[in-house]
Amino acid sequence: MVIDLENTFEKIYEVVRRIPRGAVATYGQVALLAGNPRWARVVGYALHVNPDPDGIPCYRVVNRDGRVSPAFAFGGENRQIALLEADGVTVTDGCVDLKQYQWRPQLSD
DNA sequence: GGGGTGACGCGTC
DNA sequence: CGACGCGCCACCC
Repeated sequence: MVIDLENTFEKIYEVVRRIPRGAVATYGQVALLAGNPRWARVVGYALHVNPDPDGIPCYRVVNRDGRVSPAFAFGGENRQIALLEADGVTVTDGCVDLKQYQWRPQLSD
């Protein structure tokens, strides 16, 4: 499976895939890393169709407030929270401390 | 070809 | 500090 970076979604997926374990990124962050700061909405849409949930940890992506996506609760948002905690990310009331867990490509990767 | 929607972000009231 | 509206881009009908 070749990744077509020419496709908008593929760029987003590639960025999300880069998110290391124990770190989280915001939609805006992913959009920015994908090369377009205005794709925040598109990022959400892209993760919504998430074709490869096994390779694309959409649960590591949170909104600007560090709040987990409420719509992610297709069976309980704690599903995402559980995955985050499994990564070593502490989630408080559905919120993560971005100051502490926000992904830093420059320093971590 | 046109219109509506959305797992967002930011400014303003 | 909370609620509301606008913008932005891609996808579906």
